[in-house]
Amino acid sequence: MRISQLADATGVGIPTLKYYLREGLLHAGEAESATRASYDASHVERVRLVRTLIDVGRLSIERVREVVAALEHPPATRHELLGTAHDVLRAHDQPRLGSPADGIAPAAVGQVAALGAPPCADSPAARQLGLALTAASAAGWPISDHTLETWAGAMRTVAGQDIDAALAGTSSADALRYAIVGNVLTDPVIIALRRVAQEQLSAEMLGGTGGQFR
Amino acid sequence: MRISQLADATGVGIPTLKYYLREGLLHAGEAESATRASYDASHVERVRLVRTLIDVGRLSIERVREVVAALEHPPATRHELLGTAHDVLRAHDQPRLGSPADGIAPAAVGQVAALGAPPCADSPAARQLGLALTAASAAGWPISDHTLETWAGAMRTVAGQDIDAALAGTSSADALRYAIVGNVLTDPVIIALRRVAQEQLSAEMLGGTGGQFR
DNA sequence: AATAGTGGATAGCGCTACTATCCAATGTCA
DNA sequence: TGACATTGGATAGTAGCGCTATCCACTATT
Repeated sequence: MRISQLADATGVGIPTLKYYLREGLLHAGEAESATRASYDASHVERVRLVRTLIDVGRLSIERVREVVAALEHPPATRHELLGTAHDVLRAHDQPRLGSPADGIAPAAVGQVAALGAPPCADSPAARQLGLALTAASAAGWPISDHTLETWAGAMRTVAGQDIDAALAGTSSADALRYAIVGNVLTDPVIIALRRVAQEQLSAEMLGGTGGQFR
Repeated sequence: MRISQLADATGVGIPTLKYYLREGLLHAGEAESATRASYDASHVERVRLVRTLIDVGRLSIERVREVVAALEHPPATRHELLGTAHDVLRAHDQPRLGSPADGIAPAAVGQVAALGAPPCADSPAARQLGLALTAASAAGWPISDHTLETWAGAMRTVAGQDIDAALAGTSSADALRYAIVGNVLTDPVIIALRRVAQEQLSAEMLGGTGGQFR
């Protein structure tokens, strides 16, 4: 498969593919001669992965590079694997709110611990939660323990749906790709479902039989 | 309050404030003379709102302008209000996947309808859900009806937590700001909770008493 | 009178993610 | 054999976004 065919197969232009090659997002094709290389199904799959991460997940090129680096040297244990996936999916660095290393409020640390999660320093997910709680609080939107616990219960239900499949890949690289792509593609679904539920609840309160709004 | 004081109060530089004024994100101060205007608490609040939407919500300047425009002409009914908020919080336009108007797969339309949500064309949230389902499916990650229903139930729980407060603002503008800012600040919390739950479930399966993986 | 701050306008910058152009080497087809 | 297209590789340029810097005339303060 030539680069032009790779371009046709993926819908991505040749200059962009060359860019991805330069940036290390796409592994080189097998060189047949000085001016010829052949690409295969793995390249098609890789390009689709990159486009999904960029288009749907809004990951930067730099983040995507982290993903492919992880895929090429996947962590050995399943636990590290999920940590790697979550690390790559961490929130973007916020320009103004705190420095990257610290920035988690003590109260947020306590809330994270109260959920039974590992300490913020020990897991990407816990750290991300701490940062999100801190950001909300700093913006004048503190989240009560009760609300957080309710949400956490709901999200445990959500997580239960696909955690089996996420870690059941035949190889570490498969499982890692599964965990990353799965979260990237389904996070928007989760958020959209939240909005739909908000609208439904709102409609019930406003339009239900005798239901009056507050 | 002078512009320099506004800058001090918000941590945003004067050139940036001037930029926000130019772009219509920040309303003009009250002109006292040709070279003097005074700003008040409403400006401080507005700047903080803008920074929250940009830093935490990753909204573009254009989107923030939509938010501000909506705040200045808030919709009359509570139902329209939530629609406006959700419209502003819709996913970013994806460069490659489909045109903006259509692009929702028929199967996704059916799944949205099966949840009891309004048709995709009628509500921003339903439309966003349709798009997310379509994108996932196109990327080779179809979401089963069962999974979707489970997730929807969980998200109803989540939505129940703050829908009262979201619509209970004293004015339409307050309620609108509440709905927008609340979602912007808490979406990252929801997603982080999902990750934490994934790690907890994974740890239970891997490390529990006699628990074996898969 | 000197100075510093202001509103207003215009231009430039840094970054990201491409996109375009050029080149020599090679493959392809007449 | 020779014209022509394509390729890999390198380098440079572009578009858009979100600021940032500079300049100016004016005005309030000292």
